[in-house]
Amino acid sequence: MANGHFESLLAKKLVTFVPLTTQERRCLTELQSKTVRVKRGKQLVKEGQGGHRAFILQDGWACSYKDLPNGSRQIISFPIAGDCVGLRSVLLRTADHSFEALTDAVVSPVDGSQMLRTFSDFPRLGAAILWATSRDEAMVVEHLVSVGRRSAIERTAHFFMELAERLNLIGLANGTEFDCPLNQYVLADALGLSAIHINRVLRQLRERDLLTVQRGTVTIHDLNELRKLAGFQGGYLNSRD
Amino acid sequence: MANGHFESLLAKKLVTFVPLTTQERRCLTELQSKTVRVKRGKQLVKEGQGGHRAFILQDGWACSYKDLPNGSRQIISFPIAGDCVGLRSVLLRTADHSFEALTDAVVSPVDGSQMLRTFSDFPRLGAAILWATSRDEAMVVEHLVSVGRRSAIERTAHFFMELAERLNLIGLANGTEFDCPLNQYVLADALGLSAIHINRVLRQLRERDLLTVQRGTVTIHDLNELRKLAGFQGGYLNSRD
DNA sequence: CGACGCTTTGACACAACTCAACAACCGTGG
DNA sequence: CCACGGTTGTTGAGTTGTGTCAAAGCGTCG
Repeated sequence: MANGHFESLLAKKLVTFVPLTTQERRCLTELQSKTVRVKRGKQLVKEGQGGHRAFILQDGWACSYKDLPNGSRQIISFPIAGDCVGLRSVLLRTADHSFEALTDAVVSPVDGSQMLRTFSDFPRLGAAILWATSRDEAMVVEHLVSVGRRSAIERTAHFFMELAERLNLIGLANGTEFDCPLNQYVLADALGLSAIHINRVLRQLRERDLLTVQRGTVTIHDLNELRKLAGFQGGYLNSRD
Repeated sequence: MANGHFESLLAKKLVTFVPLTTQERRCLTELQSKTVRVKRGKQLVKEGQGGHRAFILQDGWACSYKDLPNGSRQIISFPIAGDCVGLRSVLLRTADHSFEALTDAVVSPVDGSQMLRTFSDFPRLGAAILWATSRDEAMVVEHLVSVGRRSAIERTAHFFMELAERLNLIGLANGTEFDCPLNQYVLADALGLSAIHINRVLRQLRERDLLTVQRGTVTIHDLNELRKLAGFQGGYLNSRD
């Protein structure tokens, strides 16, 4: 495990919403007791299939995406450790998008009934999880805003700001620096740009001394300027302010 | 009411997911018993505010959107009659986007406690409503795909295909023709384009005999070609196929 | 009738894409 | 240890889709 703590990263994230009792924490631990290792590149959910399983991502990076008939794809989100995936595709009969691991990863499969039991036994915990999924939705909305109305450099800046905040929340970033295994092709598919243009944008960010991406490490040099450029309002990420 | 039936449009939509008992239908009717008229242009929810109320849209058109610092905006979705809005902003402390009426409209405010009671008294109805919100999420995801990876004409085609299917589901479209009060500025803000370019795209669609928009009426002339152009897979809209 | 909201068109600018080539880095196996 | 191939990053030149600016056409309503 990348996180050296006893407590799960999901718990760490949820308590930013509402404090949890020891009982609730124990239940949460139990939900994640079964873990499965998956290799980088492994597709866990395929669009259109009725897998109906949800996952809690324990360690590693993943992405959810949709493929298009013309061969391109759009990445919807990058679940990281502590995130739940596919909670809602348990509801819809078929998964509405695919999901795959971007690095070697560890996941906990959760089936619907187990989740429902949790909700009725520990309503407050249920509310916290619901909050987390609402937060995920809010991120998708913000992502849509980026792709629809921000320039390439703005949306790239915005993306890394959000990522930094998410990682900081679970202790996987050191303020302005963090590991990030996303290559330029993946970034391109997420931000609705070509990989080549991502490269140019990253160069601009570097030359303007705002942010550097180097061998899997992102370093933010000027947080304020970056925020200004991105028009970033992180209120949707942590509900405590 | 635009819909001449006794039953609410929300009910009409939900039964495409799961059949409802008379009791459940009655409960649904009760949820929507209080109605408020709002004028076109009225803003019902403002981003960042803690209104904490949800609405069921009974009649008319609306949009949810986010404004950007630079003065532009991105429209997230177009709720129509039978849609619920802001269910999740009841959970998050603050609304993560604004919501306003695009035409004169009728809405039913629903507060959180009332909704929760419904969920516990009629779990199946709760599941149906949850399904509807999942469907809304799936639409946002598809919207993101459009803006990120489809050309202007493809995404416009896709938009009208989806709209037609939604309206047909609640009986507000006549197969390939329906009323649509969205002007080109609004379409532009939704599709991440300029109003002027929307105009050019609509002309192309007209000249290719695919679709006509004329004085608030949309007519689809060639459904198959339009679907092919859009790469439209409507599976996320009605769960019955 | 004039005013207003919305649509349409043209000319031009620019952001982002494509194609093509090359450079750096990485893990692997000899 | 080095040589190798594959993956990822970098750069330039030219193209194109979409944005911007400016102006005119239309319908509707007061």
